[in-house]
Amino acid sequence: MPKPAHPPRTSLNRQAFIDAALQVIREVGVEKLSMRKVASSLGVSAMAMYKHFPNKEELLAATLDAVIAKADVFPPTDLPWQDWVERVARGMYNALCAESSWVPLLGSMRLGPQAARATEAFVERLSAEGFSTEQAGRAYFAVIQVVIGGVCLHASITKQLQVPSTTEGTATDSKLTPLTLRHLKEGNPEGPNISPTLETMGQVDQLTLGLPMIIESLALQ
Amino acid sequence: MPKPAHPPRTSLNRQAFIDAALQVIREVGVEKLSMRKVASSLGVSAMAMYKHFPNKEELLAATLDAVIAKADVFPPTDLPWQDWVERVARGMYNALCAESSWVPLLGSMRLGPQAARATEAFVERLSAEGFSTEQAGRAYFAVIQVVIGGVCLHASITKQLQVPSTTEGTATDSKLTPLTLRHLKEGNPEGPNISPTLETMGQVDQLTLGLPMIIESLALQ
DNA sequence: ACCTGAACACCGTTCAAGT
DNA sequence: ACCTGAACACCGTTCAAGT
Repeated sequence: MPKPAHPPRTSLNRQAFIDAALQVIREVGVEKLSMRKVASSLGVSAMAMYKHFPNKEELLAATLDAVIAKADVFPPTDLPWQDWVERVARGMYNALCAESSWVPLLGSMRLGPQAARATEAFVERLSAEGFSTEQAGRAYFAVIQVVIGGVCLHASITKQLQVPSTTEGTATDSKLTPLTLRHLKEGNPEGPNISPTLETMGQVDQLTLGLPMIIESLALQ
Repeated sequence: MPKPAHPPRTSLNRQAFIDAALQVIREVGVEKLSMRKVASSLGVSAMAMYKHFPNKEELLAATLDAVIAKADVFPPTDLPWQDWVERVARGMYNALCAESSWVPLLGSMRLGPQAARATEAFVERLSAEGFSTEQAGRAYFAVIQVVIGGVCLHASITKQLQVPSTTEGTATDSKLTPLTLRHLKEGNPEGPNISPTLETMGQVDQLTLGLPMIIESLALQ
């Protein structure tokens, strides 16, 4: 296996583009990031990036991995494992909610080495606690499932609530009333009164819905 | 509230665009759908759509609502509620996995009346079963959380596994090794052997990770 | 080895103009 | 009321050319 002689130079440049991408994302969001914007924020031609990343998707994958690395979700290992798992899940949830513009691509991104490192650390901890590798793996994915689901729910509910007053009154089929209290209130006034529940849901930490159930269920094994 | 005199004409045209959008999505995926493609598939100018939808996002929201309506996830109500909930969740999961090109925007889409109707039906069923509205609402969101998380996981794992052999050998920082057995095997050969677990995970129905835990936990209430 | 500029084939959306 | 065509301000990516 031939090792390249001068990784530092290349590595630095790569990192510079990733940092610039992170900054652009902070300013305009992931969905409006463009190769041209990242490049010009570095005072460089857009084509310069193609020496470091074969395409936009690869740049985004590398940038997401940098986000994951920075999140640093693993708490001290002297906690009881239930608390440890909870802390890990909450760390991931908070990191993703904070960088919420990544949410749209959660299901469609390639994962990098940092994501793999997280998997490893999680499974290692639970293995040390007496879980089988099989169990630990399933537990990890169950936690991830609940974290991702929670983040999507959080983003979605936030989105529904922030809908501007969509010039209602003429409720033709063309008006897409959002999933809000108002919708359900008007749509079915004699049905069960869901409104306060949904209203509350907007405030609630979406993670606390499923996570305790998962941990509780793990504890039985 | 003034009711418009001729909804059928308008409604039909709207529906035609939505149907065309569904067809385009089936062919090229949500992420490559464009106003121009939808319009030209109807043999019409791209600008024609702006009389029916204010922008692309609104067209997509209407189309997603049509998908939700067609999924028709509610099984007969004579099932025990645990089975009923499981069937609903599985129906949603399957529908979303089948139309998997929607996954990238799961957290960023506005929801339409069909989504609200689903919420209503779910809460109504659980209320009739003795749950409080509060409990039923939380149960609904917990199920949705697990479904969305499962779909994202499914899409993500599929994505990682289908990565082409990325000309490995020169493992510089610039190579983003995907989250696969290979990555973990090479990266940490002396650690716990996670590979078989991850390999299995690719086959496993991602929904079965968290869903039983949720239902089990609900049954205790 | 790295960067540039021009160019290609697309986008979403606006606007004036047609019927 | 509905549709069109041209135009604007963007995209990602390719390619030949520069140093």
